Amino acid sequence: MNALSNSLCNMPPASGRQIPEAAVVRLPLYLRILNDLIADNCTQISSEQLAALSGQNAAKVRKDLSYLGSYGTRGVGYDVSYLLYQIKRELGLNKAWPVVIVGAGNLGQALGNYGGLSNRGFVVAAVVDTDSSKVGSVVGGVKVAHVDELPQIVQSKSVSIGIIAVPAQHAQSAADLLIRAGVGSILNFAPVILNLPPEINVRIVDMALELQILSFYEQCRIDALEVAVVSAPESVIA
Amino acid sequence: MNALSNSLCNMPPASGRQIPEAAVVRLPLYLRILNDLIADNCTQISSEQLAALSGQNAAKVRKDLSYLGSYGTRGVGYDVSYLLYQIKRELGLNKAWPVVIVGAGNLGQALGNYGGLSNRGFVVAAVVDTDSSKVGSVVGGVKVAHVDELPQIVQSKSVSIGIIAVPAQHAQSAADLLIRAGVGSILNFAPVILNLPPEINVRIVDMALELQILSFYEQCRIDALEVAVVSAPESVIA
DNA sequence: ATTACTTAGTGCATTCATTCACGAAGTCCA
DNA sequence: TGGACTTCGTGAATGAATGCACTAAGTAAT
Repeated sequence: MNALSNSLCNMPPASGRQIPEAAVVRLPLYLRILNDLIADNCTQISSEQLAALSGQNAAKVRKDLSYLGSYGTRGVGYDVSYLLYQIKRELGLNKAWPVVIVGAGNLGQALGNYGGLSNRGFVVAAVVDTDSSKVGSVVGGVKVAHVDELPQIVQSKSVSIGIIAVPAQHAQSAADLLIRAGVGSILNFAPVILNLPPEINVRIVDMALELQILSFYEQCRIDALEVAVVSAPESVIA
Repeated sequence: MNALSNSLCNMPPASGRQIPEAAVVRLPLYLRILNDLIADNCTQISSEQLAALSGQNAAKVRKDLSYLGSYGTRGVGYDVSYLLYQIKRELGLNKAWPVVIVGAGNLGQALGNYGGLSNRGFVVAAVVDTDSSKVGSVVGGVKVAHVDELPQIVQSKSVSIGIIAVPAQHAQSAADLLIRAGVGSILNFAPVILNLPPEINVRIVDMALELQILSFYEQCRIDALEVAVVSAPESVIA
């Protein structure tokens, strides 16, 4: 199984350049690997190597990259920094996207303080909360604002991506607020399916859900083992 | 696009009952919805309704559920609590799975304190860290232990699922430790591809990666808009 | 009982994704 | 210059997932 592609999303039929959904999901993965390679002063990489590093098949890697254009050199491979640039361009990561985090609880704080955002193309423009006791505290280098300021923040800072980090029962209204404020994409950490207009992009991150998937496969393993234990004696008899 | 299925995983070819990967990923989603329905005293549900609530197609819902057996009643629908029970059984969620969290930093603490685990089939058996200054503090109701105790904890508490919440550069060694200790599945929050034996199940949770996917679709939207702006005047001329 | 209606279960067509396998295009070295 | 070798790019084959549309099986009401 492929552990990357969150298959409960709500993406548009990929408007512009027609890159298949499945490939889009892998591009950020390649990007991350290329970044690591740059750090290691590696300048060239073949599809075979990139496949090994990403846990994919070499042909798949080549096809994925071919959607961006013909940026490889036959007999040689890909120039790491050039490919990096092209993937960044394709993903719209030449600029830093401002994001707004809704919810300044445990999760919101952890997300805001997470360093992995800034070096990967995002900047926390604001953290908002309804709880006025949280307003004013600092999370991720920015002061927590009241949720009423959301429309103004989104407008003035041109935020197009919102992150929902509120409890499940408030997630839908948080989403509604974000959309009314003008956000076009939502990363949802709350364990609910949001009811949204189809033009809004959504991705879901739900730890319990991921664990439950793992649980299924662990259960399969146990079941298989039990079957083996039961059938083994028989085979001895036979 | 479907926002649920993490497509960078490393799952086995679904050993036991042959349920397609794509369906397995949706079962936890149905489970969550059924739980909500129970709370609302709803006792029956049709595939059509369940489809609406989960953002899926009704035929897909029926097909997914049919992998578990024939638990619906034609002309009526599904009995909520019975279906709930069957999905739980299939996912191995009749018991609470003990999990161990590696890393007691920001993320590890947030995960340990996250209430959404216990009511969805998991219990934090232990939190471990290499940093001895963190050992002894309490996270998620359990004391943080030193990572050296991992093998013993995994054995004595029958832990089969490990959660990696350490910085990227330590994720691989954390994974190696978990596997050597006897864990069979890993939920990886670190932004690296782990190099693991194929029989180990892995799921990845990477916020930056999800944001980058959203970034792509936002970029598409912008591009489409620009094209429209450019081509509109022409159509006026024509 | 019969008829009208609802809804699960499923075979089949279609669409989407992956993988293979080969030709094109380059490098390297004698 | 030419021949051996590497690796990309991609058409075509295979495989997986989706969604339609029909059948089977139930309810409800007259």
